[in-house]
Amino acid sequence: MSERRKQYPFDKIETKWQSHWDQQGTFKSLNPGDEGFDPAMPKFYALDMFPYPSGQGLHVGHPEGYTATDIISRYKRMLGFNVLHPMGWDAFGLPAEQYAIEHGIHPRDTTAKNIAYFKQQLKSIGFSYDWDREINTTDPAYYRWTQWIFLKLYNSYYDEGNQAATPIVELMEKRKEEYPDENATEHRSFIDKHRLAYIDEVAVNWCQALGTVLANEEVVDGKSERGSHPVERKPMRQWMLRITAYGDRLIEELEDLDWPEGIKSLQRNWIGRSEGADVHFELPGTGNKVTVFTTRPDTLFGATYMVLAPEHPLVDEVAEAEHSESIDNYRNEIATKSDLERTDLAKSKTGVFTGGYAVNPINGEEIPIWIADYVLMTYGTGAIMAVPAHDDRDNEFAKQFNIEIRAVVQPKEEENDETSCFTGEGIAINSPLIDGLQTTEAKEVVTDWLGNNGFGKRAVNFKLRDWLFSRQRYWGEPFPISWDNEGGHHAIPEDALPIQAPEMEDFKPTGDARPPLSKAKEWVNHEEGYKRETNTMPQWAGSCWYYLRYCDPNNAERFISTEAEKYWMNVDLYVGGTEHAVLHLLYSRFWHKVLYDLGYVKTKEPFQKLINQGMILGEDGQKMSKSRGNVINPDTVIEEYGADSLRLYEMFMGPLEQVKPWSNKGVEGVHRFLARVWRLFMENSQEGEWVLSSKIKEVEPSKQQLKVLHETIKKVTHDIESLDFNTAIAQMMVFTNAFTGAEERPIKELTIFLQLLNPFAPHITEELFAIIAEIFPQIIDKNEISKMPWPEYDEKYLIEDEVEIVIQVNGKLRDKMITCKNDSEEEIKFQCQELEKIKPFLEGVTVRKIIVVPGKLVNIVAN
RNA sequence: GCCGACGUAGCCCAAUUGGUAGAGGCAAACGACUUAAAAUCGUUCAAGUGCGGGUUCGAGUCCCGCCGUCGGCACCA
Repeated sequence: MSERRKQYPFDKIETKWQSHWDQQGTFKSLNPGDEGFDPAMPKFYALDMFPYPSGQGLHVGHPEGYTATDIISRYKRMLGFNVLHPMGWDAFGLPAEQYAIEHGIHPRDTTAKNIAYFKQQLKSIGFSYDWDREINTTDPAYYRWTQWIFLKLYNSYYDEGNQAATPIVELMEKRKEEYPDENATEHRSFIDKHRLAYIDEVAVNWCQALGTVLANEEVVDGKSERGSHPVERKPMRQWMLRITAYGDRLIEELEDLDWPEGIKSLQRNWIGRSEGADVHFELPGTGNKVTVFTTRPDTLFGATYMVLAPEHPLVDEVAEAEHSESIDNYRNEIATKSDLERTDLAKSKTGVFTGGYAVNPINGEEIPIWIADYVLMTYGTGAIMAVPAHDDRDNEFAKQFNIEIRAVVQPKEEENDETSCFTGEGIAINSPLIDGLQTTEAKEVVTDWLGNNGFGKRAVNFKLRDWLFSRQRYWGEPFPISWDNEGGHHAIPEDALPIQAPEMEDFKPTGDARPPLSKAKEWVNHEEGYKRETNTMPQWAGSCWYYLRYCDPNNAERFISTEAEKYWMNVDLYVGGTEHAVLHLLYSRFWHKVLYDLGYVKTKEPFQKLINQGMILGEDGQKMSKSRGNVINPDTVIEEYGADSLRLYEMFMGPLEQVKPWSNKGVEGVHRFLARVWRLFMENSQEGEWVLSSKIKEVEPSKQQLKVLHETIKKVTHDIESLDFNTAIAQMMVFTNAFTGAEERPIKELTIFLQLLNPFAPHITEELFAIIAEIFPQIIDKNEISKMPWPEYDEKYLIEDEVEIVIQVNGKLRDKMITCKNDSEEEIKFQCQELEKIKPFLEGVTVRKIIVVPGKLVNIVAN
């Protein structure tokens, strides 16, 4: 197209208005306290998930969600809202560091370069961001507060009584009252075990290639999510965040959020709450006991063996000497296998008998204790009671090793499926205490019995694990922590923040578990007797609270002022990809709740409404990727068709949440539409210049034109509200088609149309509006369309005097008939039976009933 | 295996939530304009809604059972 004449001068228009908005500060939003701030104005907070500024620049997936929030933002402004619509950079992270290592360039420099490129690209699409609120997670002025929030976590514990994070000093005082004689070390160790940010020795996912540990969530099929490098299990001392304390609240408080059900259930699933009971099994002759967790205490009578995780601390105690060799062999075998191999081998169960026995508290029976890797040390108590009659895994294991299978639950209905074991609910049998009871009741009775006799208690478990929060990298937030020579950790005072990483020539991984920062000796040994923590925070840290900082981005005193927080929060609309359905959204909800508990924010949840945009596929229907060669670059689209066409096409492709393939023909289609809009207003003069069309006049619109206009206002308004942008655009095409043929084009009505189109295609509409404003100052007294109020529709123009309705006989379409809006049902019933085409169908049959749907149809039921 | 989304003209998608299957775009065909083409304008074409049952006067829409595509989880006791 570049060689051909452009259908309209979008290239000139777009850059012109982009710099106009920039210079005029058109989209600046005011905070409470700012000059000109109007407290009566309602607020709207439209947020995009901020991008990681990669070296590749934007791909067409980015502007999909961004255009949606931009349309909403522009629309809400025209409705009179004070709109917060910001953008920023999630700029810490592995790719920049990897690139830095490979090319010897400081990640700060590559990051700055990438951000500049992203920003220029975003500006070229005409998004109405308030760039004065731009934030960058790698800016010390920003991560100072990330570190500050970490200190809040460090200095808090979860008070089970109040179900809330509470300052750790309160726990210290309580402890001192209860244990006045406890020595300082013991006191300290108790306190440190209760912090929301704590140190623990855990089996971590160590990735040698990346030189860092990874969170469980960052490991996919035993490989690193980024780069697909092998990951191994390795015990290391790491910072952990106690997200599990919030398990219940993270589930319960999803309830009132306006999120897609799918995402809610994804989160519930991930948190994986299950209710059941802890049951104590005595180890005869030792005085010791093993506790298991079960969700089916009603099947206790059917427990015919017990399984400990191979790593369970009591294995050595229960093991008989004659079995110790096979146990050792088995454990070694497990240890050398990666997670991937362990799950691969899941097809058949493995395990060994320990030689030990445990006493089933409910019937005094001694059952054999096995170890097997299908029991995980990291879930529940790391031990289970096995009920092979009613659990698939136990069933498989028992069959493999010829262990007794004892049925204790009878299906309610005859479900003669003998091939698999029965895991559903039914009636208890072979269980003296609960025979005849149904499952729900039986669970209660057994749990109560266990509690009353000291053999156990009600218990809840989560699949969710605490959040592994350390990374062995350079390009991340340093921890505000230093260590004394006795191995005790100390918070660095708030007024010393931010803690900045030292300038280093060499920030390559050390090749072992020591982080790169450990090489900066001077920085580490910052104070006599103290060494700095050399791990850094994971990339998720910065994105956990960025939505708060946008509200008050330049506050040097506080992470957000109380006024700004109270005014702007919470986020009214949050748009981003499903890939963040669990990680980012769970982590930031967790941090938000901690800040809420500690009184720093007023809302329990950060994101009221969430929408996930669907992925955009390549033209071949495959995921876009360099190797497939099907990547569409937004820059090229803008160059050929303009930003308005890109925006419009992204929205016209289909429903926002749906996955859909790109089509260059489709872009041409919407581009043609914009060109039609242009020619609705403009024509070529004899000199070949674009001038206002001579058909544009101050005339009264026809009744038909008014109807189309008001239909369009109505549909576009409703569709924007419900985020159905594709159908809103279709309606605007209808409008354009209806007005294209008109010899006289009423200026007032066409201007209203421009306002409707403005949030979608801001450049062309600003330009046309400005041209009209100049020629018809008596009609338009503003010079920016962005400043115009949103049009309203009037139902009276939508009502038709005459409507064609459908006549059916027994549900089959037989004729059509014109009715007046005043016709009564009786009249219509009578009239339709008189129709020539209908009569033959009514001959020789009895009319049983006539259904009239006003303005729609009549159905004559006859036989 | 479990959870979720989706399945409507050749393609992308609509359908007032139970009321004429078609709004819009792409593609195709024809016509007008043109020396011709492109662009533009106009006209036309097409599926009975993945499959099988059911409820109803009436089902793309509700219910039951399958099939297919995509995404997520996957020894969580």
